[in-house]
Amino acid sequence: MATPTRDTILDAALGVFAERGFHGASMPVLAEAAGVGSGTPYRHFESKEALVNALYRRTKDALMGALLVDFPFDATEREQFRVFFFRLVGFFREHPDAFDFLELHHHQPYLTADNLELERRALAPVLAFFEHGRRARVTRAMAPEALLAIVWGVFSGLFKAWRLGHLTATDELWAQAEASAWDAIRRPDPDHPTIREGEP
Amino acid sequence: MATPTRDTILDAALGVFAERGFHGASMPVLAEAAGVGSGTPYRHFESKEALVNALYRRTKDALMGALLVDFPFDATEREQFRVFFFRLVGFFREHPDAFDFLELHHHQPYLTADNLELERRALAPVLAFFEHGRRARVTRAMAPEALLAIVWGVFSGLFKAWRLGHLTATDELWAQAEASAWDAIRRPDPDHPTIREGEP
Amino acid sequence: MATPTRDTILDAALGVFAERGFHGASMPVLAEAAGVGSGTPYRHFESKEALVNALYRRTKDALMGALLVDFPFDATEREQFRVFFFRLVGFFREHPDAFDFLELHHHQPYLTADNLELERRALAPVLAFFEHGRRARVTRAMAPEALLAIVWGVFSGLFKAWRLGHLTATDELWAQAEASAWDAIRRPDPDHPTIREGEP
Amino acid sequence: MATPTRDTILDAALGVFAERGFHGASMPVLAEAAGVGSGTPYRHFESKEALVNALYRRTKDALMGALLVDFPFDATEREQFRVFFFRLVGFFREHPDAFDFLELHHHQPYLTADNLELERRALAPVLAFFEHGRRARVTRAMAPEALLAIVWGVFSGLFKAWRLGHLTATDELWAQAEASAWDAIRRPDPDHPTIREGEP
DNA sequence: CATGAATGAGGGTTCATTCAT
DNA sequence: TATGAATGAACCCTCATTCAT
Repeated sequence: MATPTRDTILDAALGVFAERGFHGASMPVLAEAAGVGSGTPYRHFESKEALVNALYRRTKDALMGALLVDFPFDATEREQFRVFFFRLVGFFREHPDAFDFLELHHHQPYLTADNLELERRALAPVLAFFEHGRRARVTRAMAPEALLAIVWGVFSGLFKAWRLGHLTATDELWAQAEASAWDAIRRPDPDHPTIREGEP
Repeated sequence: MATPTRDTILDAALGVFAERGFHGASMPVLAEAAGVGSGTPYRHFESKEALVNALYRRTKDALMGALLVDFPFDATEREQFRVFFFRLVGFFREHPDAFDFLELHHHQPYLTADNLELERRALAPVLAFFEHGRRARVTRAMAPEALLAIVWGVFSGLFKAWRLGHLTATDELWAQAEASAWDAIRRPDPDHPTIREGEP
Repeated sequence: MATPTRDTILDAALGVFAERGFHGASMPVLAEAAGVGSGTPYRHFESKEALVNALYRRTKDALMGALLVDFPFDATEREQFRVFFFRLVGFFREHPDAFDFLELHHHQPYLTADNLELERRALAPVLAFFEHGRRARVTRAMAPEALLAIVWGVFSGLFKAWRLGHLTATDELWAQAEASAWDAIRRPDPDHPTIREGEP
Repeated sequence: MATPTRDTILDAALGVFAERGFHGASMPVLAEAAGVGSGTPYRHFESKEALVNALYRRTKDALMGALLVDFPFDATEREQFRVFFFRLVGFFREHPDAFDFLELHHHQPYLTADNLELERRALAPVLAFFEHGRRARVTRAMAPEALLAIVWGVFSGLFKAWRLGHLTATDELWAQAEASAWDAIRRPDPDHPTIREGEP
């Protein structure tokens, strides 16, 4: 099923879809980017929708694989988080197009149901991590989905700002980002709460 | 320049662009959503691009206005942040389409340079806030752009998860989110650092 | 529903479909034949199939109208037949494209069910005529459908041969054809049967 | 020149062209129906047009062969006609696809001139038969081409109606059809003319 | 001789835009 | 000013044809 031409097309499609979005990317442009004839993508994918779904799946699989392979499930929560976050950073620094693609095509109506289902299943271990963190009173008393949304938000906010040239991304920045994301979700120290006005 | 018909068209365009994206939304559909003839938008906007740029500007203006009107610049940093964050939450809960629209159209190639310039200027006071926070050693030692990206990330991550039905958004959630965002950017307490394994 | 442009398109389509068949006729060619832009047919017909179906219906309606208007149902069988046959001849001599179109598109898979149903209903009075002729022992003892097929066959065989230039069609030819068609379906005279070999 | 593969392709092409017409049948579908690779037809025919012309010729040859082999030229006119008609019936009942193919492709613009010429020559003996019938005052005083058109019309009208399911074709039906066709073309008996209204 | 992946011209169709009303 | 019929470029996709294997 995976032929060199098919992979060439998917590789090119990632860049084109990431740059222009699904409707903004035309098949002729995509084919030219892949260096193939304009009819060739249709020998490998039934339609433009089938192509974007295949690409979505391949990208999600690659991301999840990169995040979860040999994951140190028996390390401390803090350490697990660090590994998770830096893998996120590492994967997308290496594949920045994948970031734009996933952000732009997240939950679009042309994604098939099975692709959305795949996503739910892939996320399960990550949510389990946050669920466990909450039970162990390590993280904030929020739903795992909310904690995940916060972490993804911190990462993606910074990553997007970097992609747009609003800041320079050094290793130090990502280290700070990791600490920031952890502080965002860890259970606040009751002895040193955030000071609110009117409180002593 | 602002006529009732023009505003009707922009209102409808916000919904249509938010739902389908720029290239996915057709002018006939947009005109029908606005309840006007298919040629009418062209009496108010030179082109589809001009329309989306006008809408982008109007939306950004509304957001910035909502965030900054009567801003309590002399309150504490903590309080200023709270006001800022809850205004963000309030604005987008009231205009969820505006959120989708801005996320989908953020920095697309059809946005004109002056629209991007406008954005930079509107952001100036917000960045000044973070700059001041850093100098006052209240926030993390990160670039103001990074701090803003983190705060926006926490908010938008949660908001998007809510829009997709992954979590329910209560006032309590947004209160927790605000605390989380603050923890993400405030200067860590040196006496109570994040505990790393191997440290006492 | 019937606009000048729509009729112009149908008129042109009759010629183009008659000449090249459904699949052989391209919409751009058809539009050019109609003297309209290539997108214009789609403002009046949902698709090429919808167009051919509308044309089929219009043509069948015109034919049936021409055949049946003020039909002399109380004349003799022989006279009714003459009227029917000469109306057939008259209609198609006036609209030869309609002949080619109907022959080429008869019962093709792209015709919708309601169009086929329409045909069945339109044919009902004609079949009733043959049914009555059989009961009155005027025509051969064959199913009305068979008698109709024979009459249509005699007419269409000659008409097609004329269209292809194999013969010249004079009024005299059509008069002979009418007599021929009647002889083909009338009940044979028992006193002067066709002589078969072995018979006296 | 005639190889087994070539014949396999022609056999399959007859069915595919008969069902969908020339422009409606694609070469990949045709190749698959023949059970050969999609490029294989091009090793035997220069193009799709060359293929359909070869098929047209082969089909016409087979028909003419079936009609004329060992033809009883010295039998009575009536007997000759019977043989001719029943051979027509026999051939097409055995090869109904050939009927659809010839009807659909009769004189289409992609048929080459030599194919049309071939047809004219093949028809010569049949026309001679009708010419002789006329001279012998056995058939109507019509051009041989007209008489042939009538006979073909009676046959093809019935055959088509059968193919469309409008009637059931028994041996008896075809016997009646033969008598009908003969009555259509034989010289009317002057003593027992068709009765016209107003005549005694 | 047969294959089937690849090609690209051309098909049906959509839609941003125009303009007579 | 507002309309919507008309336009034609550009879309997604098919398929006749080629050619390396």
